[in-house]
Amino acid sequence: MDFRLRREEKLKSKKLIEALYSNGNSILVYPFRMVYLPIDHKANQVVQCGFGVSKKKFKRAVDRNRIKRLMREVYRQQKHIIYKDLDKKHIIMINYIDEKLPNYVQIEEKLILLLIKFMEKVKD
RNA sequence: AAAGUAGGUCGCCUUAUCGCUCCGAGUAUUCGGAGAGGAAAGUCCGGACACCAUAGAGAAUCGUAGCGGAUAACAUCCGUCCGGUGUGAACCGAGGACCAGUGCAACAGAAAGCAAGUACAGUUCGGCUGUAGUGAAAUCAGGUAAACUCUACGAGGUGCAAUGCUACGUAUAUUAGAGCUUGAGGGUACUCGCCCGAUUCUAAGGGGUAAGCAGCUAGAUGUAUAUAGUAAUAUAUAGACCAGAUAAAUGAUAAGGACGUUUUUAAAACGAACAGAAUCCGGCUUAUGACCUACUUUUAUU
RNA sequence: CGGGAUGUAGCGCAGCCCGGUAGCGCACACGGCUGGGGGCCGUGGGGUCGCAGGUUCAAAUCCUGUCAUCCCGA
Repeated sequence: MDFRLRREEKLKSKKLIEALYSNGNSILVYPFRMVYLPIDHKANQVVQCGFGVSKKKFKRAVDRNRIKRLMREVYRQQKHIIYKDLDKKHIIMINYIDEKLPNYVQIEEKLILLLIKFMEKVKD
């Protein structure tokens, strides 16, 4: 199984992100909010995914970096949940919307829930 | 022992597994190397660098302010004089000039310049001298310049979202006004000068693209030693290469070892502050954990 | 990353340039006009002037630092 998270799998294009926020659907699994959109992006990967933390909720850059790194780490290990039977290309943005600093276990538990819920929605 | 003052050092380390970014090999997924700070922060000063006339002149505006030195430069640093604060170690100071001119001084007070002069006492009888009272300051051409101002010195403007190139794409749509060599407008306030200037400029209202490369990290670089100097610093020699991301790398898990605290003397448990590079340097300021050294004051003992 | 603005009563603002008394509107409390409500009139309360230093006899005002909020820029 591939546990790597390459540059191609990160959502970076400003244009795609704008399209995502204006047309995408959202799922809320506290403390995360996921926005997703099936779209044919150029990259050679099934999913492009981005991570966000609000500057209003976490003033220090250290805290924002910390949360994004934890989210990225969990996503890297658990992305096979959505990769194994997703046939259409998607772009995803996951935002952290709580106001408290989380630890690794909390993020792992909730992010897995979020990914499972995402698969259920996509299959319908 | 307590309270305090000044200066300095460090900012957990090692290994394994799974990953991230860059560089070099190699070649179609492997190997090797490197990978946050003392403040990376605030953006408060000073430069380098880039473009705008080969970046000029004037005026205005702003900044600095004992004296001497350091420096690429500074509002920084070093030395020193003076003033202030503190019992003291020490610390703080925008510390030039109100005999150039203008302004200001609430309340109180007779009076805080353009005019006045209270009360008492002494008198050489001259509205002369002293005292009292008000006030931060009182008759003296006084106080006040972080009041205007004057003096000396300094500063052209804009900033890596600078600037150069490649790719993609569009609209020279429309409306109103101005102008076309007798010059609208622009070159980041103003005037002059110089330069550019017609498929142009201004306003309204729209359309497209926001992808890549260079700039981008070897430098007023840091380390050690010697010499000059009270010092800041400078010079010489040796050897070192030390992040370059762009929705933005430096992470996760486990084990072990140091450090601190608590319970206890075998060990166990817990904990590690402030905080994350974005063109690069020199400072300042602010946030912040632990330890060390020297000194001061107070109390106690010898 | 760079440039700029604003913090004054519960809310919205003036006063700051040129230093001595902190004020206006709405809201609040009390009283009056009315049979009552609304409305109008009158009176009153409420302020660390974002925070910390400095200059000054005296600071919301001048200077410095700091915190927060907002705006602009390929």
